[in-house]
Parts: sequence; C-alpha cells; structure tokens
Amino acid sequence: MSTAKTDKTQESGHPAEQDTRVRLLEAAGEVFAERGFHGVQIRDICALAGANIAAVNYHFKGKEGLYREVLKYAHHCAMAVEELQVAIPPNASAEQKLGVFVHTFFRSMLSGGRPSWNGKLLAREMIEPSAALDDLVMTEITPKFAMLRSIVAEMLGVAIEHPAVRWFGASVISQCLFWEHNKPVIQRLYPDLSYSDEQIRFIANHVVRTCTFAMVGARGKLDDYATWPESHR
Amino acid sequence: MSTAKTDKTQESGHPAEQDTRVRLLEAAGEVFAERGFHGVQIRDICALAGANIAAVNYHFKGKEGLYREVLKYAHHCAMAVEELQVAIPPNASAEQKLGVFVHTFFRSMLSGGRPSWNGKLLAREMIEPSAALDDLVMTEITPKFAMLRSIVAEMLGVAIEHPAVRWFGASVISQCLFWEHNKPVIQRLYPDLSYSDEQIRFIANHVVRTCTFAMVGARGKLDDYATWPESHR
DNA sequence: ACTTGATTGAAACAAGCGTTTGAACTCCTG
DNA sequence: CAGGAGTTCAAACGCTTGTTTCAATCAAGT
Repeated sequence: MSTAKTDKTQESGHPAEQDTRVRLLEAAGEVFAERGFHGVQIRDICALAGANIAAVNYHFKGKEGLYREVLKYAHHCAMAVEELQVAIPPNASAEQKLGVFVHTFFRSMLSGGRPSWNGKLLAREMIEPSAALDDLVMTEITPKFAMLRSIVAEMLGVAIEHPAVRWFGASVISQCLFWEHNKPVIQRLYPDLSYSDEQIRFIANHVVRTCTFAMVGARGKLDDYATWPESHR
Repeated sequence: MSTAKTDKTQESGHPAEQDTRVRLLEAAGEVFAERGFHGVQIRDICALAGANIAAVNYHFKGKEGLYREVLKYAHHCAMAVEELQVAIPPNASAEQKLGVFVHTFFRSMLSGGRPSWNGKLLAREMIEPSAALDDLVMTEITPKFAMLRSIVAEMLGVAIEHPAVRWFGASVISQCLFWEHNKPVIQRLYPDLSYSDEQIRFIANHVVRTCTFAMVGARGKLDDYATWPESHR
C-alpha cells in the first residue's frame, strides 16, 4: 500500500552496517512466530532488539516489509535441498535413504540452530497463507517432496508416477510435521517430552520404522490406488 | 478484564431471541478461523453478521468474550466422544475399530456440517495456545486419545501402558491431522484434491491401511521402545 | 394505551499503534 | 576541520479499532 518514497536505501551491500538490521530480523522472527503478524506491535520488536521505533521503518519500509524479510530469512535458515542431496548416498538402500531424509528433516525442524521460531513461523504460514507461500512451495517444498517421492517409489517398488507414491509420501511427511505443528497439545499429553536431541532421534527412528513396515507391507497391493476419484461428482 | 456490568443477560433460555447472537457467533467463527484473533476487527464481524457494532459488546462483553464463546461453540460442534463410543462396536476386531475411529475423525474434521472453519480454529489454537486450550485438552482430546490408545494396544498385542502405544498412536493421529492442518500447501502440491466426501474416504482408507501394516509389522519387535530417554541429559 | 425491560442503532470516545518528522550523532572523505 | 551520507533518537501525528453512550425501537405485561 505504501508508495515508494525512500528508494535509495541499502541496495549496495555495505560491509558491516547490518548491526541493528539483523538484530531486528532475529527479534521479529521470534515474536512473529509466537504471536503472529497482527498480534505483534513493532514497539515490542524494537524493544526486544534494543532499537528505536523508527528503525523498522528506516530499514524495511514498514511492518509488512519487515515480515517479508523475516520470512525469507527463515526459509534461508531452514533445511536446504542441497543439504539433503549431499547427505543422501546415491547407492544406498531405499530404507537407508529414507532414514537420512527423516532424520535430517527432524533435525532441521526441531533442533536446528535457529532457536525454535523457524518452524512455528512456517506452520503459521500453512494456516494463514500469505503472498509469500507460493514462492515457498515452489522453491523449497516441491524439490524436497520430489526427493521424498523418489525414495518412496523405490521402497514401494513402483515408478515415481504411480498414484500410490503421493499418499505414502504424505504418510511420511505428516508424521514428521506432527511433532512440530502440535507441540502445545503434545507437551500437555506427554509431559515428559522435552524435545531433546536424543528424544528427537528416538522419534525419527520410530517414524522411519513405521513407514518402512507400512511400505513393505503394501508392496504388491497397490491396485486400489489406481481408482482415485479425480474430480468429485 | 471488563468488570461485570450487564449480568442480567440471557440466563433463562428464552425461546427465539438468540437471533443476532448466533449470527454473530457464526460470522465470528468464520473470520477468526481465517485471520486469527488479532487479524479480525469486530466491525467486519458485525458487517458479516448484519449486526450493529455495539452488539458484540452487548452480547459478549467485548471481543475476547466473543472469542471464548466461539471456541466453545466450535468444540461443541466438533467430533464428540460419545459419537465415537456409539460408533465403535465393542466386539469388533481391532482393525475394524481403527477404521471406524479414523473415518469418524476425518469426517468430523473435513466434511462436517460446519463449513470448514471449525478445524482451522482448532489448528490455530495448536499454534498459538490461548487460555482455553487446557480445557480443550482435558475435556475433548484426552478421552479421544485414550480411546485410540486402547485400539492401538490391541493391534500391537500389548498392554495399554506399553511405551510403544503412545508412538503408534501419534502415527495414527498425525496422518489424520495432516490433511487439515496443511491444506494450503497440500492443495498447491495436489491441485486435483478437492476434499470431496469420496476423496476423504479414500484418504482415510489409506491411513487405516498404512497404520495396520505398520502395527502388525511391528508386533514382537517392540523392545526398543522400552529405552525411552525420559528426561534428556 | 402506558410502562418496563430487552435489544438495536448511529455517533462519539479514548487508547493503541504504525508511521513520519526533524534534529542529533556517528563515521568517512576531501 | 568542513561537508555529507548513513544511522539513531525522542517526540508527535493520524488513522485504526475496541468500547461506550444514549436515544430509538420493539415485545410483552398491566
């Protein structure tokens, strides 16, 4: 909505003047994740970042600009596709590949370098998609999902285009996302769950085992998946 | 925060004077689910409900009061525990019970009478827990989860206290919630997914089959689950 | 018809909050 | 040191928004 008025801001990457800028980014990510875009007032962000109220307008041209930058920042810190590609040995068994995928997914989501607001921010984006979601799906999610599909297809013993692949792929992902997206309820249900690194490995192992059992059990019984009701009625 | 001022409101259930009240409730549920508590202004709600701006303060003592009522309303409309208890035949096989559970869960979540904001509202509560979440967990979630645990224990062939039960229970629930909680991304990934009743049945069937394969495959191999790292470090 | 109480309506109020302003303060360059 | 660009600061501006007010309307009891 805001017409361009201050266009001559940081275009040329100056060396070390990004002090309050990144401080603002970190603080904003934390509170945006915690309370959502509308639930946050920039006065709080600036107080947390130790910056002046005018700083966010100076650096990001307003609250929305700040949010956009934060989102990019979060995506950039999230699990990168390249990280997966190098982590997965190309000539390993499908089950081993799945193990690497799931463990990497869990680690980057739940125990990554980012404090914790990374996943929350993305979860928020799932519920209330902003204009940035399309970009996110295309650049981040689709390539990762394609990788998973190839693994699943190998485990099921079918081609990657087989309709069953998408459903078993969803089974894998759903069991990963669950532990991040429903933390508040899960911690109330399981008070002894602290999301320590050990526990995360434990959970990831369970997911891998579960999916493996499901997929090897389903081999040769995938005919039902051909009769998918494309468009209803 | 508001001290009681109008206490003599509708205590005795008057016959048909709940006109604008329920209209307000419906409208508020829709927009609260869509844009969150802070993202909504009561002027919009009133416009959608065809009510005056003062109506929400008159009937609910403010925005927060309205939100609380809406949440109760949503819970009440969501899958009731009793509905499950009568739907599950007590002397059926464990797999059949699981089938009923999952299908009921999906139906009430994705194709219930409520337009769609019901699930979104609850999903929001998962990410940004309000004071009402404790109530919700105790009165709604815990009993349903206990029911699921008994089914899972039966399928695994272990006692309900066995540590493996909680993890396989999570595997079931996660695959159900996934389709509601990540709709925006899923629909971008699967453009032909319209969440019709037929498709929902299809998905539910997949979940049941997947979990069955996983649990029967895991039978007798549950020793690893005893070594859960209780409190980390 | 008059009174009483509940509900609705239009307008105004007051606080919250994003944004702007203009001066002060650096740090660099000539 | 003078000049300037980049950055920070305190204060203030205005719009948004939840809430309040008070008169108007309506239904039912007497």
